Amino acid sequence: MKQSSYYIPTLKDVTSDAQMTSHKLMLRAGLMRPLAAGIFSWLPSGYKVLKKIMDILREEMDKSTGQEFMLPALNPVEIWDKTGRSKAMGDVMFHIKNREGLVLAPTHEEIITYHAKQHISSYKDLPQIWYQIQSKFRNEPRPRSGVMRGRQFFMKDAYSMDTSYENLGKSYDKMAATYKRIFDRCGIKYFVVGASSGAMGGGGSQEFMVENAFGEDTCAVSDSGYAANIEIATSAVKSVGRIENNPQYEIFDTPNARTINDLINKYNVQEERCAKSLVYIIEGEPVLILMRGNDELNLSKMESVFETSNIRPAGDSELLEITGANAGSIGPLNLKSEIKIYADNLLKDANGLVSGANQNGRHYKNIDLSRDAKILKYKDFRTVQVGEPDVIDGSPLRIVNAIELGHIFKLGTKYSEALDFKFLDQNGKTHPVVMGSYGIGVERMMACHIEQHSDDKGIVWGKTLAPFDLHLIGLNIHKSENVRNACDKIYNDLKENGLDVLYDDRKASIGFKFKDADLIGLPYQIVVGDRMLGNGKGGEVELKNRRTGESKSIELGEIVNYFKAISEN
RNA sequence: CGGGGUGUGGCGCAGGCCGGUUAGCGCGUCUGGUUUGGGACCAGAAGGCCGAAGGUUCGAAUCCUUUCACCCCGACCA
Repeated sequence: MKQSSYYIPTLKDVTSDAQMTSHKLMLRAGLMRPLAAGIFSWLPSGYKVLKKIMDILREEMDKSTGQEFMLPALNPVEIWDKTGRSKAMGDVMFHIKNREGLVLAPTHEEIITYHAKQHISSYKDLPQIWYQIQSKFRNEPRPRSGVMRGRQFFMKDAYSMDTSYENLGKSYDKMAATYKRIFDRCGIKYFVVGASSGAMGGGGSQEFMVENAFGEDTCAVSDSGYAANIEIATSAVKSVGRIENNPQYEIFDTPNARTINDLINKYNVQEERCAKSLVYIIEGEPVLILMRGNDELNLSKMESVFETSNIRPAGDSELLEITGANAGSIGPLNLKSEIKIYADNLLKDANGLVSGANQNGRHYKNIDLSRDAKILKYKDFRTVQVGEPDVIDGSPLRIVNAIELGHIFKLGTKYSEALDFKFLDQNGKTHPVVMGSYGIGVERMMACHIEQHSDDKGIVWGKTLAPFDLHLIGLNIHKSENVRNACDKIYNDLKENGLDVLYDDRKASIGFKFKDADLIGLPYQIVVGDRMLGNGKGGEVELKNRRTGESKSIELGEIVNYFKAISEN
């Protein structure tokens, strides 16, 4: 492609709106342009990259017995009502205004299940892995970071169907392996974390993450290889345990102690023997959660324990009504009304504890949870903190931001049951099909690749995703007949040998061309100038590696073979 | 949905508090010339109802009201 007639509008400056490196570089390198909040147009070179990512996705999915579908973005809302997700999605789903009952699909579990159900009815039809690479529409309340979170975006979405959870495990493992190949081929450094299945239930899930300061997810990782989303991460922090000689509990005055730190500082209470009480309204019912004094409650873990996302903290007046005290003086003993009490695992059977007395300004000490309190269940409710020992070998945890690139998910029978998708086994017995779902964000792949492959000059594309194989740069091409002829020949020879070349044949200054080429970031630059054309037998050109910055001379006649060799391995 | 910020030629910005002939600057674009191995230089030119609507005023990019759009933080995120 001759650059003089190619639409690749590069920019020196970019709006201060763009924060992430990848966002800035996508704009500067002329890959895409914004159209509206969270909506982007892909320009020719950007679209080429997207297509390369999609090709890799397609090849690897096909290798893993995936079958590609093309599904409509317009969906009847009825099918979404059946699984309850039109309601669950709420405003996130776009609704068509002038055609009642049509929505824009934010994902496709329902549609896939609908079609699967039509013709799959026997164990002989299973397993299946179906996928699609298409636009999804989500009315994100706040799109951000360029293409990282958009309202319209490409997603590779796959669905597996199996006869049992055991077989689901096989499909799931197959997809996990497929994902690893995909990320490796795209040159993206990632880590895999255990993730929350949230209130959706399901049999477990993993996320493919890229560490990045702008990432919207938080993960706990350690050198031993432990990695988990903060939503489910656990650590090997020692539980509070029991002390000897713990007398009967007794009340004591603690005026003006609103926080755990007040108790520690003003009333000489040991931090590890503090227990704080949090009251939440879960499905309309008040529940008291007892935590170690300065631990942070984890909402995702709560949602898993109580299997609902209908959870909110109790208000001030509710607290008083339920417990008899305001926040700061609440505890598991002497509650005004009888409510369920759960406690964090670290407090299991602990004694010698200090906690609120459910009277303002008073606390109990010497509490023994197994002797004095009625704890319904001990569960893991706490959020892990930086530096805590991990559960593998005690290596300290780091807390990092990360971008979620892919998510693999054991759905189980949620959708098959809701949509009545069943099969007959060998004995003629009916079972719901056991499903999994597997997503990858295509734009995010591109953004993450750029995040990991750029320098102060611009993008540094890896071979597999670069919009062109190489950049042919003619210096003073409008002046020098020799340069023009040499470039034309190189361009045509490379093209004939199947290489995709961006040929800078523009009338522009040398410095301008170099800066532009570095910004666009193709893996190799062939620089053709009069100075080197006179060298050697038939003339030489400069071959420059964008990543390393190394350059070397190469004879005109060797160029084709050189690149054929590169493109073959 | 809460908090903050920004809308001025194609792009990036200044001006605004303190209203006053013709609204600036850089980049880009066009014409001519000079240059040429790291975003060249000179000369000339085109291109704007200052986001929109209303108001105050003799007079509004500037002050007031309303509204829209975009960005950031938070809430939310199958």
